[in-house]
Amino acid sequence: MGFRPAPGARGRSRERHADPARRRELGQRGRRGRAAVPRLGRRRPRAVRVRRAAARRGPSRRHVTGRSPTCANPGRLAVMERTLERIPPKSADLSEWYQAACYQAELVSQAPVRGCLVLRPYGYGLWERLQAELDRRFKETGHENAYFPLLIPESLLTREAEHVEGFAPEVAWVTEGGSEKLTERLAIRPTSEVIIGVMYAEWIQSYRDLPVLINQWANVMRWEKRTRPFLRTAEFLWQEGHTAHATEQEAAEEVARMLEVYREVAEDVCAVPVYKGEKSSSERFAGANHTYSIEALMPDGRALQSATSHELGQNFARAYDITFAAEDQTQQHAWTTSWGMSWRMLGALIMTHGDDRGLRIPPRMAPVEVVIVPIPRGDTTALDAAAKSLHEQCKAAGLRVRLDDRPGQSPGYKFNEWDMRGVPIRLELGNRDLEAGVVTLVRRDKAVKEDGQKQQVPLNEIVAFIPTMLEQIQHNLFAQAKTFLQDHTIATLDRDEFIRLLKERAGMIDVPWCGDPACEVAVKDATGATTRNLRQPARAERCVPCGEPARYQAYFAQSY
RNA sequence: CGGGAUGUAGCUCAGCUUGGUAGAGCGCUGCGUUUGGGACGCAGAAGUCGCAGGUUCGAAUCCUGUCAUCCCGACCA
Repeated sequence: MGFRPAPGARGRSRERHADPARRRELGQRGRRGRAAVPRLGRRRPRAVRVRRAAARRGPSRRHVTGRSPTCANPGRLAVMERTLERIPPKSADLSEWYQAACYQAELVSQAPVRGCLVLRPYGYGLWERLQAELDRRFKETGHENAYFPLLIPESLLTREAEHVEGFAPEVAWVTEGGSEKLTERLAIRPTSEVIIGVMYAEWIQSYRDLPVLINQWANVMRWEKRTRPFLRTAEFLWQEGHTAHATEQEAAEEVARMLEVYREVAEDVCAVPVYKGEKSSSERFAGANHTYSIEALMPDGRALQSATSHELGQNFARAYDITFAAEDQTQQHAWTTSWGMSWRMLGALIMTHGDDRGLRIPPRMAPVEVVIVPIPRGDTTALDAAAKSLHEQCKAAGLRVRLDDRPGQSPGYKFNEWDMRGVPIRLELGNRDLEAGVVTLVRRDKAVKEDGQKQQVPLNEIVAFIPTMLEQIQHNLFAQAKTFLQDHTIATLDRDEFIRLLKERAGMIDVPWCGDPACEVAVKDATGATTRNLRQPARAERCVPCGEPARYQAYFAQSY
């Protein structure tokens, strides 16, 4: 990715100008080699729109426009046409819509490092909300936070054979320190089972030391070939829980407990409905005995794994000597687990709820729950005071509120901007409202001019009214997403229909399945889809893809 | 890793075929008028044309190499 100065960062261009060395460095990387950042909702002049629309239609565009097509980047044209023509983006091209939404809402910026993401303040605000909700639940279930090193010596990493093999293609290595070549390479952690396992071996001596219940908030790195904001990035933020237990039963309970925490955060906080289940053997975490996941369904019919929880059995305990003296005087290996949710969950939230105007953030996740936009006209003395007072009252009530009193932008501009950024409630306050003693409340979850989008609320009731409205919005967004998931979950016992639905990317296709990896590969070759997760028992005797005896009920879908 | 495409102002792009003083719209800065769903006027700032070689009196433009990014595939606990 090329260097991309943050647009709108004041003084940035002067800074570049003043520093020739910096400029040279940037120049070598290429200043413009990066994705187009399409705009949402901003219309260009008609002539431009028409030309671009024509240009996209196909090979005949030369005749239509009289211009050579060779200079145009078709990808960029596609992006622009979509946003300009206001084709429903989520049905036309979710991927382009998604990238536009992320950049335009100022959640993220591309970094001058391949595959890495800059999380801007508004995006970090989302992440902080997710962190807060998860962290509270981790504490409630008895976990403590700790931090382990970023770097893992190669000799330690290679001890658990299956684990190494699984991650080998994605590991980034540190080979030099200062000017000296290292005698042993250091892996930048792709996950921390190894380094944590090594420490647990030191800490755990007796059954009295168990269970160990630790969570780590961290960044990890996986050398991905293709990246997209939040969904797949080389470096990403997540949390990883790592626990050690005396018995397999306890470890299994822990894994189930944390999977339920993830379901709750996804559904009740992010308003993203998910399916819980176990991963098939081919989708399992490298080195785990069982991997469980929550799976969400995106509007394009592809599934998104939103969190995982792993039963590691005694595999890591054996590889890293995590042993303890049991009550019966025997020396035993501990049973370990790990579980994680990353900022990918934010990607799920964005795609699930967004609409043609940009993001729609569920209130419980919104960095800004309420934005106040004053409508100045004539003498604004009284209005300014009223707006400030309203702002203070909201803050005092514990709301995450922002007063947008920027003088340079028109109210209409602000409406669109905050719509794009997904703020759940907008309060408009103008002289008309003041005279009537009301404030105009606008819900982001409703379409423009939809029934109930705007309503007048008496000024002296508004602060008490907002929490109720936020809850309504939260539930409405979840209900919409839930309906979509249900409408696109299709159970079938017919093999031809099964294949057809997967090819059409119709959603979560729910069928009895044998569990054989070869069967899964055959389905993937035919359709591009794999199992997302499984549960028991099967609802019929025969596996729908291959006809062998069925052991599971499986959701099949193409995935991100 | 394979196939395709693109690098010119903060953004989107024109200019390149046919070499000759670097362009537009949006954004940005200042002033004024405005403001209930993306306001308007005037003035202004801003780019060693991705990078390195080469050809030439002269290169954004022609040639070679290189780097980066995007799209499609492969890969992806």
